[in-house]
Amino acid sequence: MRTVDGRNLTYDLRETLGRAIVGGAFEEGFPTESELSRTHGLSRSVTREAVKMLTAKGLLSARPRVGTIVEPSDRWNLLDPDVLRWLLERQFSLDLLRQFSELRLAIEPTAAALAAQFQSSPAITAIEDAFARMQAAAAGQDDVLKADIQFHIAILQATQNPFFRQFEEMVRTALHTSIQFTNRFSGHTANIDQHGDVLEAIRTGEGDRARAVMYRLIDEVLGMIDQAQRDENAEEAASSAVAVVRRANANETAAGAG
Amino acid sequence: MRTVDGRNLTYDLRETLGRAIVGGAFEEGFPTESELSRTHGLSRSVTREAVKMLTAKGLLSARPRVGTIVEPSDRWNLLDPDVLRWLLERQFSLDLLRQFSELRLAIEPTAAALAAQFQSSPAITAIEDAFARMQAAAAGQDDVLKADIQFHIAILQATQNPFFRQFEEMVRTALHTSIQFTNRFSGHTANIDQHGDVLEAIRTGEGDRARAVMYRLIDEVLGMIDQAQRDENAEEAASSAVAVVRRANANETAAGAG
DNA sequence: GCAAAAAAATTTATCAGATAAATTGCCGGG
DNA sequence: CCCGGCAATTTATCTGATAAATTTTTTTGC
Repeated sequence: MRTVDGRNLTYDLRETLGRAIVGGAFEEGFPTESELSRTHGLSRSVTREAVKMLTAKGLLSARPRVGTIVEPSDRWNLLDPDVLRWLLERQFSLDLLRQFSELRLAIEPTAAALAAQFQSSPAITAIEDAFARMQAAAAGQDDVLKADIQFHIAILQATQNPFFRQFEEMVRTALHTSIQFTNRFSGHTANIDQHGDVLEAIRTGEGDRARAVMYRLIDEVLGMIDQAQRDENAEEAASSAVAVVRRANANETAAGAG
Repeated sequence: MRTVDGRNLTYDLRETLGRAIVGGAFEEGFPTESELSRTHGLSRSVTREAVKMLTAKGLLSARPRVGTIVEPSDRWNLLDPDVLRWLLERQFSLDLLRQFSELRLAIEPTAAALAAQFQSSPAITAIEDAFARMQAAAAGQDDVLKADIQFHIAILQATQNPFFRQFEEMVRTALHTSIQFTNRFSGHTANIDQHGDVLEAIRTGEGDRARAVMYRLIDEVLGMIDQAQRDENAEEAASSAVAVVRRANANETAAGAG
């Protein structure tokens, strides 16, 4: 079992194929299982099991004589952590980041409001810990991004709702990607005060306030993304000189990643 | 290939095992693949492929010598349509319905607000059509539940955001389950007026109003569920006579399913 | 010539059996 | 008591064959 970067051959192949499918390879047809086995130098069982796993995630479907085909992307399980990861690995996309952030705009403010219902829960302590890390990070004693992520994750956990907890992986990925974007902006600071407000609102059981502050926090990120997209379009349409000015303006209003 | 209720044997086994796992069988250990093959009278390849698909959904994991084990439920991909379906098939649970509805409270108001950004889109027509069906249903000329579902789905579609569209299956399931619950209440009407308000707000591009109305709509469902849960607890604690009165009170404030 | 039926070809689905690899647990030696 | 090696168990992988489903081609009947 000479496996390259994973636990076993099936895992490796699933990973390779998943990335390739999401990346848009195979748009002119997916190979047959015997072709796949041959080109990858693997047995049919490994090939079939990898294909089956991708089928379970909505990426593929197979029928006798017809062969295996890539499903249209609106059938993909985008909320599956693997699919999501493959989607992001292929390239940075402002559009995808925006769609992501729109989802966060739905999930996280509500999560904060739910968390506020459990002020006394030990889960709230985890939010406090994360906030302490953010403060430490602001003083250069901790990692800013990690603390930020931990804060948002802790709130999802504190909802006591398994459906919200499912978004942990997504938010983690979103913030990792987000930082890649917000780093373009000079004025990027993690926005400690607003995070502190969210914590305070949760701690005092003010669900509506927690929701509102979290909403504003993410909405600002969304604003930055929209601005950047307008800039991109402007760069395409007009000559480049104009867009540079606009980008400079955008920098002035830039806020944190989340 | 004498398949029972599906397209093929692997599909059947995946379905059977998925339901069983989520239903809490196998809490004292999952069988080995040779045992599984033997008890179901299937070849090892079929067994292995079914297990691999469930692994892809986070329900199982397998390691040599250790065997195949059921993952703790917080690792399950709850947002996977199959997992979700299995979860609901096992039994009606007020708790699950509430957690569901909390998620809807996050997703759908935001979806309505996003849809309002595309007032001119043809997707808005689909919402109008669904609303027309709801009106027809109110007059006894169409199916109330189906029209209701179509309305909510149409809004998710109109977001132009693939992540929101992923919730179609979930909302569909939630509403089907929801009706099972709201039917207990005598005053159950589909709440046409509020739905009309959402449509109107979307049509005029008033995102905030669309969000607010949709929020209220779902929050009312949530209120009913909470009341029902309090009743259940009361029934447990006290003698049953008291709860009957409370249930009667709850009926008076009962609203639609969504 | 054309339509329906039959046959052929292709691809996945399933079965069977063997070997390899990984992991655990035991047991003996120090 | 701990550590290394040996044995046992279970999944992982390979191979080859047959079955089933579906499409394509060919043949047949009129």
